[in-house]
Amino acid sequence: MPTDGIPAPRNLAEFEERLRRVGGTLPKRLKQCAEYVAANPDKIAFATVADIAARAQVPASALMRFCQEMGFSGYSQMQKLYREEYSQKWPDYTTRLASLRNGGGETPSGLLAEFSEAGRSSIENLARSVDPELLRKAVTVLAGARTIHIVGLRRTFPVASYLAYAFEKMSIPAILHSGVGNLTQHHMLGEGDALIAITFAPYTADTVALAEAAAQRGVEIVAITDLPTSPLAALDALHLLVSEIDVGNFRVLAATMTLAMTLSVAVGARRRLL
Amino acid sequence: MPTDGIPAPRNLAEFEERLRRVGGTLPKRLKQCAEYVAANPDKIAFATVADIAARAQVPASALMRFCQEMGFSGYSQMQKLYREEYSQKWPDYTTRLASLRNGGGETPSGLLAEFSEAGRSSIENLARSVDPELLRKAVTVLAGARTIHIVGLRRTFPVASYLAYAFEKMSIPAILHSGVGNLTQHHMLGEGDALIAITFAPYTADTVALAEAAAQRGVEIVAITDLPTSPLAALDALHLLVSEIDVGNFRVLAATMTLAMTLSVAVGARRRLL
DNA sequence: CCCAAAATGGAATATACGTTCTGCTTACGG
DNA sequence: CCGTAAGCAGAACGTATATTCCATTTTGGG
Repeated sequence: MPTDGIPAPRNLAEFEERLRRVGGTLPKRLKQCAEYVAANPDKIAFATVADIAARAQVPASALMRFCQEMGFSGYSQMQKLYREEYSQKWPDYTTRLASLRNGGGETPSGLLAEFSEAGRSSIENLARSVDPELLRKAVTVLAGARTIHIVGLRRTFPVASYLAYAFEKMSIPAILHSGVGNLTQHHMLGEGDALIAITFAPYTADTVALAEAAAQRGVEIVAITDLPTSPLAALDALHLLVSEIDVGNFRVLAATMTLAMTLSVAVGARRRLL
Repeated sequence: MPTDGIPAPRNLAEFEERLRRVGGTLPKRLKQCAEYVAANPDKIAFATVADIAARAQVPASALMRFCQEMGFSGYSQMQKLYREEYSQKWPDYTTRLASLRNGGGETPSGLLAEFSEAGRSSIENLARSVDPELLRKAVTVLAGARTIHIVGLRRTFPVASYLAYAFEKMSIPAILHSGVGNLTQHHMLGEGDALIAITFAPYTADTVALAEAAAQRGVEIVAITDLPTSPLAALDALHLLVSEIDVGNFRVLAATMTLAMTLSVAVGARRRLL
């Protein structure tokens, strides 16, 4: 416990402020600690006490005293601060919503709040995780295609139908493979076409089958999927990964829709330039 | 040590590539590990074995076997890979989004940033603006309906199809009025049914027509729309208002999808209690 | 249907790490 | 120049964590 009544800093900014204020008044070794910590915030998140201490050229115990002097219970608590800052926390909805679901006694507006939060962070995560280069390539492929085929069944069908609508509006030739009437339309896939395949675990067989047929016919494939282990991985498709949250068996589609929208508008813009 | 001669991956990309190749052939528990790891790379950098294992719903030993199967000596070595990757990214992760945004609407990732922002604020706005009491009433109406009819055409069709999928999965009798084949299905609307009508300005005539037919037959209506002045206002429907942002002529459907999801899950929960 | 091989879960073990304690050194005031 | 208090380093400790081992279950082939 801290000998003096100084409380632990709540966030990084508060801590750095404190560092700045008291930094000058510390004894030699502790000042070394302060300087190293201030100069290498990124290292703190990962490294161990011994590691940091060695780099700052102080014994481990000095670093411990430093942490306690700053109001933390110890090194671990200080490190937690840095880790939180580092990975902006994306709360664990899978477990949270599971309990909520079992509890059952939730009000509709409570649910709305939960789903809003889930959708919001899904979208934020999407913006952070999508590889810009991959996205650019996907747009290039689609913009160069003669006809864009779209397949997404069951829970991804809303996304597929959205893409179809968007392309139609921009007068870009696109075909939505909806599976209506159980018609297979493999023969429509031709050289120079591209396919957008959307599928999440458990992967719909028909979607995978269509993608495989497309690959055989030399159709380029852009896959919107959740994991790099999806069956589409076997084909050499461009993989745009979206990690989204399931509630029960329902996928929050907010991020996927956002990605679909981006794709369609970007393709539209690129086509107009050609 | 790795029992087979597979060498440890040198970097994250190489590892993810390996995940993709062998991911499908792994036994159940190990596949669970593979999927969790692939979907939550950010967690790996910080969390402990026990932590990750719990989240992936496997015993710790399974996770260890997974790491070794992938060529690592153990969990620690795998974690090191993720930490290295992350410490490279760190300095600019905060500035990345900003630069994406400033990069402007020309590049695909610039667009993604814009749409993400649009979706995010639409959802936030939704959570604030929807009247809880109205939402509760809508759920009550839908939960009490014999059959739920759903209509949403053109750009709202993705939402309508999403609702249809959700209800079907929960074995709640629902009919999606898709307009396929230009068939009108007004005669299916009967006493004790309810209709979810989704339409935004400019209001699709067929949607409004169906809603009017429904009103005449004593079907209760839940309207998802953008303005209180919509044509559906004339009928005494419950109006759930969603103000969403248009980018170009494309409506970001993130908020509407979120609302749809809330409705379906809430109705499902309520029905189960009845 | 049975047997062998693979997979699995949990307990047991080893290790790494944070934290504390103690004896020694340095700085400072009288 | 001495005495006291603060600073310090390294060893010692206990805990948290990774890793291994083994008994049991499951899977797949003959």
